[in-house]
Amino acid sequence: MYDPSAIELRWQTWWEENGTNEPDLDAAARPFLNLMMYPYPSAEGLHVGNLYAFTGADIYGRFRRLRGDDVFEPIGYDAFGIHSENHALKVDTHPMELIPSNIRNFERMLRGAGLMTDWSRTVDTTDPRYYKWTQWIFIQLFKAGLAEKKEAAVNWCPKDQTVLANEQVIAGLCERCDTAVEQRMLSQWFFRITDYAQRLLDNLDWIDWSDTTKTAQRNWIGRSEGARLHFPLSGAGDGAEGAGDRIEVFTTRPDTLFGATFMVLAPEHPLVGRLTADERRADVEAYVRAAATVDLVERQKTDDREKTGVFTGGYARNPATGEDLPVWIADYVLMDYGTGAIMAVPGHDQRDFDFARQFGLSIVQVVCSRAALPEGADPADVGGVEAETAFVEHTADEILVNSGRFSGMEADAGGRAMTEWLAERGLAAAEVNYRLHDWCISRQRYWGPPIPIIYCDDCGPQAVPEEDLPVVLPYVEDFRPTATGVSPLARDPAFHAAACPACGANARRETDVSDTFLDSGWYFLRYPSTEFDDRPFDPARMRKWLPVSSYIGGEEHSVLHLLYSRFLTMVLHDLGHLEFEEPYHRFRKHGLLIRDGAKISKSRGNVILPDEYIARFGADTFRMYLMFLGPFQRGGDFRDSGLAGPQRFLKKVWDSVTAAAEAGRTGFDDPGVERALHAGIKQISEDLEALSYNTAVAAAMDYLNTLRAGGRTASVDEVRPLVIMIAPVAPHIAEELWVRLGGESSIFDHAEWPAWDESKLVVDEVELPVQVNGRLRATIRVARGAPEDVVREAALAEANVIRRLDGVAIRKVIHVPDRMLNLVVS
RNA sequence: GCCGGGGUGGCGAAACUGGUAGACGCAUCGGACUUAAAAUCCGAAGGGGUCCAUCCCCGUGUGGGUUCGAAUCCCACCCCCGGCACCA
Repeated sequence: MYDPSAIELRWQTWWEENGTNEPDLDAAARPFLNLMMYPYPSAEGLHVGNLYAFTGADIYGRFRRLRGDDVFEPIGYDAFGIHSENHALKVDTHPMELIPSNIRNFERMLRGAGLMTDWSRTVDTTDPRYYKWTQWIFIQLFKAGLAEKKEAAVNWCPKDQTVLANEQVIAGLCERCDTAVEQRMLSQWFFRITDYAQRLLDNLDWIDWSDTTKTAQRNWIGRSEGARLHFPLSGAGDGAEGAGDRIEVFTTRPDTLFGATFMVLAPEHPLVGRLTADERRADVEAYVRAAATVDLVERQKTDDREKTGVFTGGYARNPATGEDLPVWIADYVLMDYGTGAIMAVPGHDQRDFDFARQFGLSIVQVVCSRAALPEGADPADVGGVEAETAFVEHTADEILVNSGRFSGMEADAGGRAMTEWLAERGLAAAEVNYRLHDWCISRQRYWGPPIPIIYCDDCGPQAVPEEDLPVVLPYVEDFRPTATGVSPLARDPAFHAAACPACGANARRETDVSDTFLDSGWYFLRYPSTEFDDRPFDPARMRKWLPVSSYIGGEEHSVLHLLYSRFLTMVLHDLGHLEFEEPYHRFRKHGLLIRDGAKISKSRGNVILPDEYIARFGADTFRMYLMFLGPFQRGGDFRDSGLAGPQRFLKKVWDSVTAAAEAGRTGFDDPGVERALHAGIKQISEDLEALSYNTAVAAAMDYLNTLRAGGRTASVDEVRPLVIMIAPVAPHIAEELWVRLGGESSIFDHAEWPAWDESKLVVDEVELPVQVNGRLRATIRVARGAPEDVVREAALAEANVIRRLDGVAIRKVIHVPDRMLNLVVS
């Protein structure tokens, strides 16, 4: 009798005792680092979503191992960060107590799931042995000029007097006290990821990743080509004319320059003060103040928000038309994209159009689709202000109109010509812009690695000397975020005070900690080197095990984690610490699990507790069901009733294999079974490689059905390959049955993945559909590879075909050998 | 609004390069075993029609198109899910 509870724990213990899952990192001949996204060890324990992902990755690792690779499958814990800290606050327990107990709980659950984890090499980001090197990485970037301090806005709750993470701001309100959140400027550390934007984009062309993930990264990086244009100030405001001042704008459509009728600056733009006319100053200042208190999140979430703005009283000159354009400020122009200023072309930009309508500004048409151009009209005379109320959408084939010497040019060429013409006058330059922002890594929080910087009044910010690392996170009793936006670490005077590494004078330690994404940006580099304390990653081990052979994880990390870790790898490569510049040559995202058609969430009460299912059905059945319920890379719907299928299947496998072992018959006496075996091997091998686990399981079921048809007892040679092939999905039962078939344990060390023989797949006779006018009318059996005349003759003997051909002529015969025959009649 | 992904039986899903739509499984129904039930085994099954056949019609979100032949390719549209969101 198959009893999972009797075998699973036994095999897990056996693996542990025999070091089955601990490859020799130095001796491995075919190293394969099988990476899964390490979890955040929440207090709730292992989520079924984690297990879904891990199981999918584990199956691939076990498959590779059975095919001869030395698979290293480590795991770790992403245990720093705001999630842990908030939870600690909520349950009023210090994270230094909470996290270790969460990790122990996770480990217990993970062990029960039958993963091929190497438990001798785990990583915990909160371990000083780990974050010593997180700090070391910060210092490398700092020394390379890639870490810099600048002012940036943070979410600020005026009631709680604290900085909030974006996740803590719900619809513009503080999640704890429902107070409207403000923006506040704080000095923060940034990594200059934008310096790497183009390279991060270019490498996407050759790395082997899911397309959806690549697309997400491309969109996130958001490259746009255009030009930077200069608009000289006309001095109508404060007499700046002649001072050489100008407003710089970035535009992707320099061809629409003739249609620019006003300009808009972001409220925070540095030129606002000097442009503002005295009589406008009160209004402008009021607007700037109001804009600063409008929460950014709110600003972005609201649909169709009415445009607001005020006129500064200042003007700038359109370099193409020579006209003076009024300069406005409005919060729809963002300071952190482009130059924080735009030329407004209301005739051809929806936002500018809305703004112009709101404030009665003029609207000029300067591009026109070629098709809409009146016959014989001069493009220089078309368009203009008469189109005052019309917003003209961009189309494919458009030309410039009403644009002086550029009229009649194709829009694209016009843009280039216009940029060139302006460039000659020092008024423009082609430019590429990215939506990507520099990476803010400062957190005014407690639960993270302290940023290893010391501030000296004389020497400025100094890196903590590498020999002094780690800067240990001290135990601080009151770890709540502070009233001032200063990190809780500032409360610890012993921590805060430090000597300047350069001059020895009294100095202050940085009290902010770093972003969790910095921890997770390099964890995979640490796995092969966990025993070394004098280096973050051992060069020989790196050469052998990295880049990561296969990375499987959730789509929710498509941009941040995957982009940051690519960036760090590139930087470490450029600084000579790594020999490769892309960390994951192959990445596949897994889908999302839902339950009974609904998203899984605590509030819905449809959470799946993996522990309970494993206790009830066994890990093998649970794993198999998770993989069978839908395509792994797309996710699927978890229904309790579905577990019955894999459960029955494994029982049947057990019965068939034990019966075969008892009977002891060898060889193949049924060509049908042998053919089914080879077909199964082919299908399962190809499906596992493609992570198409649901169809692989189906193919295994199919083969077992053939094997058992008519109640026959299978031979040992017929069942052995099946045991090996289900091993990646159901490792415990496979180990057990492998022994019963006389194999030496572990199956993962001693079994060889079966090979299929194409010649065994061919059949002598094929079933061939016969169509008349493309509709199925009969099915005939013919010899494989039968020529057209033979097939045709057989088809014409079918009663149903004869009936269809009565009184009509065959006009055409389409014959695809071994696939189909189609008779086209008139 | 933009960018992805998807829409196929009662349900989860398969379907190679356009070539017998619905593999595999769940639930269901019928039968066997059983005092009975569970479990197990065998069998049926997309919908409809009918002269009950080895037949016919309809059928992969909707409408059109290409083709001897379309779930698959093209055009237009509808709906669902996820992400981003005033990015100039």
